Amino acid sequence: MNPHASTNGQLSVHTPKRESLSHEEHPHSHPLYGHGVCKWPGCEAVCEDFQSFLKHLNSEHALDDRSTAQCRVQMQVVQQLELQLAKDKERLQAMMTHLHVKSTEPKAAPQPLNLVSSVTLSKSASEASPQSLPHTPTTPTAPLTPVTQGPSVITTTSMHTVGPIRRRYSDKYNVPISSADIAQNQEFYKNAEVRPPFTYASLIRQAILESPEKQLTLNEIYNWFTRMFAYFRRNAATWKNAVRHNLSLHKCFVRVENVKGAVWTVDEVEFQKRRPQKISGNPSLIKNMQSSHAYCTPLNAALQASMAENSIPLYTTASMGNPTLGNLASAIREELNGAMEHTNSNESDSSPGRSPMQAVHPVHVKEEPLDPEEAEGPLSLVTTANHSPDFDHDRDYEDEPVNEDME
DNA sequence: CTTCACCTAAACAATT
DNA sequence: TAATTGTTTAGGTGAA
Repeated sequence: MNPHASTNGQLSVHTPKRESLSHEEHPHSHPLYGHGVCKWPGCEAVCEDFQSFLKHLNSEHALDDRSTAQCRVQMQVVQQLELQLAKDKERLQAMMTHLHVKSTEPKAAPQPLNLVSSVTLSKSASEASPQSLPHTPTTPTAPLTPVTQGPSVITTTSMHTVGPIRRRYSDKYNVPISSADIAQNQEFYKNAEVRPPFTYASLIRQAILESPEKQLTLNEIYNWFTRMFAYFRRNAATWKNAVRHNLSLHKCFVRVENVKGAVWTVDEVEFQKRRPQKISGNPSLIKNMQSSHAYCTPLNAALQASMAENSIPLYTTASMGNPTLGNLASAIREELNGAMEHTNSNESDSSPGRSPMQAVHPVHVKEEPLDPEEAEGPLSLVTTANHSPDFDHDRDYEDEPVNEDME
């Protein structure tokens, strides 16, 4: 796995003091430093030597709201990876059992190792009161303290809060998965029925902007949704209605008559106008991450952000299968950073130059009776083979009978 | 408590 | 005529 996933590493970073300590222990090695680059999620700052790295670490990644939030994201990334690993190990075990031991032991090896612990933890965590969040990122002072105390604080609590692990393939949880593995990241939303942490407006805009001509027909937008997000392969009637609704409602979406009929374009100016409002609410992103159950949404955004960092080179290749997620992620990353900035320095501006992605607003995460047995949800990227990434776009995934999220 | 941004549902008109 | 596309209205949630 990736070394960054080390919770310890992350946490240690949070405390400048500890930082120096670990430094002493490991003279010139640091999980967050490699190849002359800061490996802090989303940083990648070039640091000629270890000293400058430490300097950079302490100045740029000090114990503040942003770092704290990023740390949480990283924790979730790790957790998801562990879950994934546990699943795959189980699968591997089953495969081996099947091939070697054959029928003898029908039950493969439900012993996902210690990883299981993480699973159980999350499960119980999700069941636990989701508001045992001690820190309030919004208040740099308070939150920091606990963090400094050690991993336990952040880990446990945030894990609980984040409790994303009840990754049922329900449509209501924005359970990101993440990974340092870029490929997987990009494929995540495509394969996992996880609700993307973006508003419809943002998604629509993204879809349109991604098109060569910056314009799409309604149907093309639909296709983009289903192509990019497994989540939107269900309950089509619902989200399609929402898409249309958004197109009509927001002034930032302009309908243009075209040969093909009519296409939708984005009025960036209008879209930007909306941002200031959201920006003001940005700080909430951080807060959300730990205060309400809505946290998972923004967290996802953050997660995406972190993933984006890693995938930048990938999604920049327009030729790639789906640079979209990357873009989304990067956009969100900016959003996240922006939010952070705003948190520290309020009234900056309506930042027109910043990414327009308004992912801050969570797509409501409705509480869903979590289902412990987490079924064999498609969570597993590998497992989701049933959702062929290259499914027929023209074939809409109309409401499947399976809409357990409908009360 | 109010406002705001979002989401979902649904009615209905216009097009295809 | 049926399906699709657009427009509107209404109700509900959560955050500020």
